[in-house]
Amino acid sequence: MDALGDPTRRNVVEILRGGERSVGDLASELPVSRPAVSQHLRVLKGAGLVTERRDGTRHLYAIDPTGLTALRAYLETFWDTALGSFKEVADRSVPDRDRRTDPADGRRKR
Amino acid sequence: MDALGDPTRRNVVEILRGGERSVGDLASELPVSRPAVSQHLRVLKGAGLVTERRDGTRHLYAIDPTGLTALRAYLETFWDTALGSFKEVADRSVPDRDRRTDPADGRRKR
DNA sequence: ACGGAGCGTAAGTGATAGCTTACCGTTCGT
DNA sequence: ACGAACGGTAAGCTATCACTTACGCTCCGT
Repeated sequence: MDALGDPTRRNVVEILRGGERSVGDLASELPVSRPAVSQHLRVLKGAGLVTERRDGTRHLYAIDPTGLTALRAYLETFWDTALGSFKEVADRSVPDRDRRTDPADGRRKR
Repeated sequence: MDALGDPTRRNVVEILRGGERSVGDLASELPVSRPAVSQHLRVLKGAGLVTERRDGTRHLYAIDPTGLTALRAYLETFWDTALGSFKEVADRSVPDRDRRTDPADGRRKR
């Protein structure tokens, strides 16, 4: 979660959603230098969010499901333990004028 | 997601899993001062992760489902769009069905 | 009305984190 | 084997951020 706290790092992961990319390829699509991307990739790799694969001199990175499952599992615990306390305040937690890009569905199947 | 990038802030949210708490109450369980907690709560509130409720002079904070649903929805998109590119990596974890969209992927531009 | 409890805000400080340039190792083509 | 492409690492700088103390406001009890 620390790893995704940085906007640039989230950007990298977003790009990787389209498939694996090389370091220079990523850097060309980002407003930072290539070494910066390298450093971010190291953090992401350490967090289990991306995987590395070598092809000649090129290092290809892709999204690693491991970190995503961990993140998803972490959030899942909130739905289990914290949801109980929502009931207490659920009836008055409505006042929220801070409308943003909220799908407002709130009721999704699992 | 930026809001959860800070360990202290995650700590606050963790505590709030047990139900709503006052600011001083939170500060007493954390290794930081009360104003620090206030500032963190402002960020969390701005991110739609906590709600505020006043009871006399006390400000009670609780987890806001809004931010959690948004976060969960965000991760959900990865399971939809990025899963397809896992290809040969997918077998490592994640119980999912085979996605064989592998048209030679030609990432070999030179 | 007065004093205290409970919080938010302002101002200032120190540390961390992200970015850059420079350098070096590795791999492939010719 | 030589040179270029590709990328990780080191060192250094800057800005952001989390924290602290000091102060002011609001609400309640007496």
